[in-house]
Amino acid sequence: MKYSASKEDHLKAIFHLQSEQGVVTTNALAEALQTRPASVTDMLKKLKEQKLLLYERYKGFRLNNEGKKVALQIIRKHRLWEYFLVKKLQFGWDEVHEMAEELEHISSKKLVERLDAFLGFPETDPHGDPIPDSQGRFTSPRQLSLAQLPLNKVAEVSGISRQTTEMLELLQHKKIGLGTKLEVRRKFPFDNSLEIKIRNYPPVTISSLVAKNVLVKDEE
Amino acid sequence: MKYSASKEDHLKAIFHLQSEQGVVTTNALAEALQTRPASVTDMLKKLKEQKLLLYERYKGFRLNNEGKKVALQIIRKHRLWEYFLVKKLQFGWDEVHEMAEELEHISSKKLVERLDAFLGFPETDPHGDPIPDSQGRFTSPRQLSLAQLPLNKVAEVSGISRQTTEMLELLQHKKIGLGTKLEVRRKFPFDNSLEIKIRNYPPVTISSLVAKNVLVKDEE
DNA sequence: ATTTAATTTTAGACAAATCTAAAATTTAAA
DNA sequence: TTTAAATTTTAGATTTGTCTAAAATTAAAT
Repeated sequence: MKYSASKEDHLKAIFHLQSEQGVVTTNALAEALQTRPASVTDMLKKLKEQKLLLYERYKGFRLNNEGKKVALQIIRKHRLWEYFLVKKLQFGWDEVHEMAEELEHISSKKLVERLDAFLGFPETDPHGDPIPDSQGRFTSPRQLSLAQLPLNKVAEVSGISRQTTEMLELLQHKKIGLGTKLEVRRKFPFDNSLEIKIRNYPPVTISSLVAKNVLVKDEE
Repeated sequence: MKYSASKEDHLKAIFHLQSEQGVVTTNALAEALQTRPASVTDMLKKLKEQKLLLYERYKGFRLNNEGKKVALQIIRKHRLWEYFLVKKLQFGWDEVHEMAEELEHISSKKLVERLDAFLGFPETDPHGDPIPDSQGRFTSPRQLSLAQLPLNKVAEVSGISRQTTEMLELLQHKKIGLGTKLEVRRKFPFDNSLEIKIRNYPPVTISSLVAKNVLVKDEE
C-alpha cells in the first residue's frame, strides 16, 4: 500500500504523541501538525476508512497494528535519512530535520534497505533515537526520558530532545551530557523535580521540564 | 520559488521534448507524462501564469529562460540522485529511474550541493547524460547517442558503444565511421528509426538500435 | 445539577490536479 | 477550397486535502 504524504505525516504524529503522552487528542494532533482540528477530524475518518486507525467520534482514537507498522516505517526512513545527512553529507544534527521530513516520503522499499546497508545498519539516528528495523522492531535498546526512568536504576544519557542553547548551558553546568551515566535518587511529587546522582559528584536537582528532555537508555 | 511535483514534471518533460524534437505539442507532452491532453492544457495555463512558459492558445508553447532554469535544476537533481543510487547504493543503471523521479522533487538547494560534493562532482550520470551545474550549465563536453541528437544539428561520430562485427559492417555500408559528420533529418516515431544525412551522400535510414550505439559529439 | 467552557465534529466552501465529453481551431485531404 | 480529420481547448465534474463558521458533545466549574 502507498499512502499520501499527508496521511503518513498524520500516522507518524499520532504514533509519537501516543508513545509520549499515552493518549492523543484532536487538538494536540492539530497543534503537532500545524493544522486545524477540523482538518484532523477529516483525516481521522479517512485513516479509519483505510483501517489504520481505531476511531469513534468524540471518543478518541489510536493506531491499530497496521497503522503502527506504517508509522514505524516512516520513522525508520526519517531516521536513516537523518543519519545519512549527518554522517555522509556533513550536515549538523540541528539542520537535518526539515530535509528528512521530505525524504521520509520516498516510497521505494528497496531504496531504504540499500540505504540502511550503505550506512552500516546504524542503530540510532544522530539525535540518539533508535532506528526501527525493516519489520518495525527496535533492535536497539530503547530510549526513555529521565522523567520516566525508574528510581535507582543506572542509565546512560543518549539524547537531548529539545536542543535550545539555554538548556544545553544548564545541562553543561550540571555536568550532564551525552554518555553521562546517572541514576534518579528521588522524585518530588510536588513539582516533579528529580534528584540525580552522577558517579563521583554530589547529587543535583533538575526540574521536570529538563527531565522530560533528557533521554537515557537502560544499561543492558 | 517552489513548485509542485506535477509542475516540475511538466517543465522537465517540456525541456526534454523541446531539445529532442525541437518543438513540443500538447499531445506529445500528454503522451510523455502519461496524462490527457486536456490536463496538459490546464497546466500550460498555470505555467504561463507563473511566467515559466510562453504560451498562446492553439499557437504552441515553449519554456522561457526562467522555465529552462527550473527544468535544468530538476534534471540536475535527477541525475545526481541516479549517480548516487548506482555508485553508492549499488543499484543497476536500469533500476534507478523511478526512484530518481521521486528524489528529484526534494527541494533543499543545500542538500543538492552537498550531495554533488559527496559524489565528487560527477559530470555525467550513469547513462552518460551530462549533469548540469548549479547554474544550469553543462560543464561536460557532451557525447550523446545519435538517438538523442536534435534534428538538423550537425555532429561528428565520436564512438561506437557496442562493437559487433555485424554492426560495424552495417555502418560501413552506410558510410558511417569515426569522424563522419552527419545530421538527423527526420525521426519516425513508429519505430524510432532515423533518416540521416551525410554531406555529399543521399539520405540513409538507420534503426533505433543502431542509433543508440552510435555516439556523437556536438560541434561547438 | 445547571451553566459555562473547552473540545470535537459537521456543513459547506475552496484550491490543485486531474478527468470526460463536447466545442473550437488548425491542418490535411479530396 | 470546401470537407474531413486531427489537435487543442473549454466546460463542467471529481478527488484530495485543507479551511472557516457553526453545531454537537463532553468536561469543568460554580
